[in-house]
Amino acid sequence: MTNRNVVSFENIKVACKNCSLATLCLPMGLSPEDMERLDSIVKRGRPFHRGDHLFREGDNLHSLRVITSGSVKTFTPSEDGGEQVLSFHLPGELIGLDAIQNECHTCSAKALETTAVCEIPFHNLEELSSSMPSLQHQMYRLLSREIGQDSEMLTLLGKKSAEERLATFLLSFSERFKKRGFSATDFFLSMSRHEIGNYLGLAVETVSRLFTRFQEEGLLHVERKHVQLLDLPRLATIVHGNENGRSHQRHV
Amino acid sequence: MTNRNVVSFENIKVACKNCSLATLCLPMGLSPEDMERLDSIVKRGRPFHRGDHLFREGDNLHSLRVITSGSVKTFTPSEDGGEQVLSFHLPGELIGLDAIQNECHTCSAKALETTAVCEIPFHNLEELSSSMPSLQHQMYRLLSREIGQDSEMLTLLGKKSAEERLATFLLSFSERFKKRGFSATDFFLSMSRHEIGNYLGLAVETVSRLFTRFQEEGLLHVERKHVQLLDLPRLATIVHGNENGRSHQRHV
DNA sequence: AATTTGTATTGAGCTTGATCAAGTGTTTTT
DNA sequence: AAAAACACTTGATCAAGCTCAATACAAATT
Repeated sequence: MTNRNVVSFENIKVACKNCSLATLCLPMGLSPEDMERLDSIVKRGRPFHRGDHLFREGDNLHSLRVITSGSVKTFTPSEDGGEQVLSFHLPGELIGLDAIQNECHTCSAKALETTAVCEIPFHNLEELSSSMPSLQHQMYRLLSREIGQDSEMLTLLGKKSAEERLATFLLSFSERFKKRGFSATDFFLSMSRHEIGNYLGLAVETVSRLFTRFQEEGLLHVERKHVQLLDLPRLATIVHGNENGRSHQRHV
Repeated sequence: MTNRNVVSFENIKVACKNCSLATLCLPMGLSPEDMERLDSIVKRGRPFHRGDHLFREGDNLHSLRVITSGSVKTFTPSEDGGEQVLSFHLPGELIGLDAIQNECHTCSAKALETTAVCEIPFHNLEELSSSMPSLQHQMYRLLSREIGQDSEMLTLLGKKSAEERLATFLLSFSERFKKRGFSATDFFLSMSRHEIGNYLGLAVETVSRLFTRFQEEGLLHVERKHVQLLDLPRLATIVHGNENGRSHQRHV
């Protein structure tokens, strides 16, 4: 007996036009027809598990990737086993842009939890974008945005104190979760304290101490990876240098 | 009496195809015909003097700019009069890429000395690139390269010690001067110690002390802005963490 | 349930590089 | 030429945040 009411996974049409992330992602600003053309080159593969590499430094660039669920860190490994975490990525975000220059990845990417991605073969995308000005425009915008974000990070690492760094980090995630329809004040961080510290240019212990201190000061409640932000306004003042009572501000 | 042998400045045809910087700049990889098309949208204006702004944070994006002579710093000013230096630019380098995202500059740019630039109106460039795949490709590459460079800078600020930072800085300039046909070991730095420190996330005093120490150790000779690198190999080992004798290496 | 392994927290002490301060040298202005 | 403004250097002191070490807690394995 065949049951015609059972929803078969094969029948779920995964497509850009149905995707809730479309406004955050490459199709942003594309017409429905253009979106279909983009859709035709996108591949959806098996999900990655925690710790899996999406790609490694040195791999040839094959595809750009958009996270559709889960989260990813990108990082540059160093000879001695260490690494520099470059960024954490949430659904809707495009990764692999660094690899366009030499058709070769300059960083590695690892899934922080079970993660699904759309793959967009770069050569197809490039070809498509040269016959689709709106897609070319969107690519320029996304590449430019990445540059702007990196600049903010340079300021964070060059000028900000440890507490400013962590507050900035937390508010960044708050805003990004909010944009994706999740709570801005109650979320799980998928990365370890070690990875947070690495990303922010701080030792693990410093990150741990700051979480404790922020909690003591009533700014947030934290238990392991679960974070609840209790005082967004005060966190925001910390981000902007805590004008009021900073005895020692870093060199300006 | 008219002297037909006198070279009039009006008769010097400034054009991409004659430009010694073409291989470093946008025309890289373009056919002679495509180069002429690009050339037709490029504007060459009056030179900027030391301290002049090429553009300011918040200005609308009008043109991307390529330095043709002189040098430029880009930086994000902060309310309190401070700034974060984002990069120093030499001839052949393209600036303003951060502004594509929102058609608005996210940083300011100032001439460090007398500086000439080519201006490339972005809307013309974008239009041209959608009918010229090689130009589109070159734009993607340049944007991607910028992202890669920023990542290296994140590692520098996140992980490296003061001496590693300064050595990296010096070798970077060494290589860039070399690529432009100048000496890799004898050059003038157009920025102040303060600007170097700001860029590297260090206090002026630290930069000054490091120059003194590097000189004492025979790595270089420095007098004011004039730098002579005396031991490139040893500087290179410092860049890569000085494997040998580092008592305390920063968290990895 | 017990063991192992990995992750996070907390404390004590130390180091790097910042800050403060004074002085020297250079460039610009008068 | 003198004065003023600015850039750089050098020294003394201090603190933010790192390292080391021990412990606590959680998750995975037996």
